Amino acid sequence: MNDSSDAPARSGRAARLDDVAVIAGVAKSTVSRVMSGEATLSVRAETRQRILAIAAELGYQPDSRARALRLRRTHTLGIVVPEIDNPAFGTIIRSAQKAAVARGYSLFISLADKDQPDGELYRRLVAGSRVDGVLVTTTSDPALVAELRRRAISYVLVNRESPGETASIIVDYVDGTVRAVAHLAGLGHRRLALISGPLGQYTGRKRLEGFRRGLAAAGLPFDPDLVAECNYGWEEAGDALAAMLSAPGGPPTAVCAANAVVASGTIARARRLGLAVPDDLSVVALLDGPLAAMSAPAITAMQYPFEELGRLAVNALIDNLEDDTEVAGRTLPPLGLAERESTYAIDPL
Amino acid sequence: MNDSSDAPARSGRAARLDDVAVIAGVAKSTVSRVMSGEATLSVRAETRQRILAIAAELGYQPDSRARALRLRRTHTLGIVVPEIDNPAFGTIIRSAQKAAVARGYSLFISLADKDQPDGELYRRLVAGSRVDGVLVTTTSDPALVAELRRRAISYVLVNRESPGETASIIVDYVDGTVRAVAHLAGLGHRRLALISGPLGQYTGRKRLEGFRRGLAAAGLPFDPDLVAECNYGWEEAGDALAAMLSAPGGPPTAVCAANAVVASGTIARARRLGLAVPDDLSVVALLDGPLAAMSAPAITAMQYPFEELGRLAVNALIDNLEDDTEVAGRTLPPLGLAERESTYAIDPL
DNA sequence: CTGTTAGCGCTTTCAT
DNA sequence: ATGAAAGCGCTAACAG
Repeated sequence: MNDSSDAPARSGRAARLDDVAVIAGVAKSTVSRVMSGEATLSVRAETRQRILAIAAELGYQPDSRARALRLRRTHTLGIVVPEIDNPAFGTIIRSAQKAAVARGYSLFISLADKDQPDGELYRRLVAGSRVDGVLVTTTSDPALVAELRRRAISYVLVNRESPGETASIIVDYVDGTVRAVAHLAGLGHRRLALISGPLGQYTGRKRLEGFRRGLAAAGLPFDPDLVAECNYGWEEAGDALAAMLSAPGGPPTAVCAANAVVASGTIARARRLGLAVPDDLSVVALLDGPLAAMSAPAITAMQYPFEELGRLAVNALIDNLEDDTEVAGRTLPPLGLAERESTYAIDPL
Repeated sequence: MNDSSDAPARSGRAARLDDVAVIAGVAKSTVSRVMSGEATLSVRAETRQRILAIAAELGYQPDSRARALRLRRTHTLGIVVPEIDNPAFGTIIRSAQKAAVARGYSLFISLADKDQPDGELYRRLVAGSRVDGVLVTTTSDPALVAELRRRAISYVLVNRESPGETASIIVDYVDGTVRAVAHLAGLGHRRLALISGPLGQYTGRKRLEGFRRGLAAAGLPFDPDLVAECNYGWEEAGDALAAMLSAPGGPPTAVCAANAVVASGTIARARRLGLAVPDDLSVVALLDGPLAAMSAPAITAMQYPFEELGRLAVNALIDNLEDDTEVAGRTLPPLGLAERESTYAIDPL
């Protein structure tokens, strides 16, 4: 920030295209052409230099509102996320913003919560043409998708699927879960439990599907008593574990927890109940997070390419916006299992 | 989302003010007046009803770009945050967005990181009049503040202070730290350590100040060997502790850790080194976070009113924007210490 | 190579 | 109580 050159000392009003034009002694359109940066196109080098110099001196910045109005494009993408604390969403947002900025777009992030439900937020974003397109990460509500389509807003579903919808870029939760189950089965566990998030939600359904398929692949029976929902709470996870310990078919020797928080809650409760982890109970988190590595014992967890997810979604959306390319669905395979300390081979005795 | 009434089935183009006017058989200005919702002002109730009905049927939404251009106001506030994963920032953003929406504004959130440094992001936000004002949470860089001032952009410093700057709403980190030290001193500890974030940054400086004042208040000496920086890393926190254990003046019996992550890293390393927490070493986190309650032992931590912080900052900013009220600085006291399991009275022997 | 002109969709005097 | 008209700051034909 060099104070000498770029400060329009006599401030008060931001410089406009017109100001630059008048001082440079050219028409607005010429300045516009230069500012748009059509490098080679029809402006004498000398004029260009002069205009650029004056613009810089005035600290001129095109007014994005006027530009948006004229161009019928805001160069802004919207995203609404449910929980900002969730590390997976943090990664997605970060990579999405980075990818957007790299292509000259801004990312308008909105946080959903009880007071600002996602439907309302999408509408705020989309109404009044605030954004050119949206990344949908919170819901697979077909009505919302239908509305976007009706309003002719470009969108891509990020880690969500909707029936009949192809513009969906997701991470393969079922494969990841299958692999986590395989890991446990490989360690000799035969009674596996699943402490899941809400089974009614997309991720919950996917993980349950993976759990069942993993069990089947290992030739293990599925016991409904060993599946519980916990709404991603630390305490609730413990409650779920406690309830399972007295399952008719016997307690589990290993549990697949929805994410690191759920795994942590499960482990804490196990310990309070006198069960050592991993000796008496193995625990794997179906979704890694910073907490997993900071726990004692450190939690073995499945990792996914969320960074890539955000990047691909943004690029697909912008391609669609600019070249009218169809958004092609993609499914990204899991990165793999970070093996840490919370799983243990079952005593062969 | 009622499909029957609000769908302009024959879509293709969003309805404009003009469309409504033509159908209603009135002038654009009349529609504009009605839509602005000047409840009582000079429009016959009957006309108003008719217009409203047509607007609803067409799904008319004023174009925010055109509105912004005409009104010279975007009704959008900007905020750039350093780390989205930091729970304190999560809380601030959430409450700020909520407060903004409540007053008819949107919050444009930007994430700073190595690739998108904060200065650049502020410029993106402010250049081109994308936002009416900004919440500055990342820096106290006087040059940035000077630039905002020069461009006549309203701003408020959130949890940051800058010399000569009064528009600063902060949480009292020094008092909170003083209290944490008092807690430890009250437990009989006499050799206290501080494992801080970067001492060059605002929060680091504040916490060091609080640490020294707390020590002084308890009549305890300050030993520079018992202060370390760790850049908020889990591993680094452990390294810092390890180094302190061989301090010339003897090892500490209690440590004040910058935040929950640092506290967790400290505890993990202590344990690895054969020290029991809290029996051999007490640890308090100077800043609470979800991790603190999920750790074993659960970490005693200082809490601050971040929700209130975000709300107050947004309201002060909007007041300034709308009524040209001076933004008055505020300092919010800490909420208090959440006493959990990581601190222990020192053996009086 | 550069200037002139006509809007983008909205709000707001100023008339009527 | 309502309408006509003038822009907000910019870009994109179209002329020259």
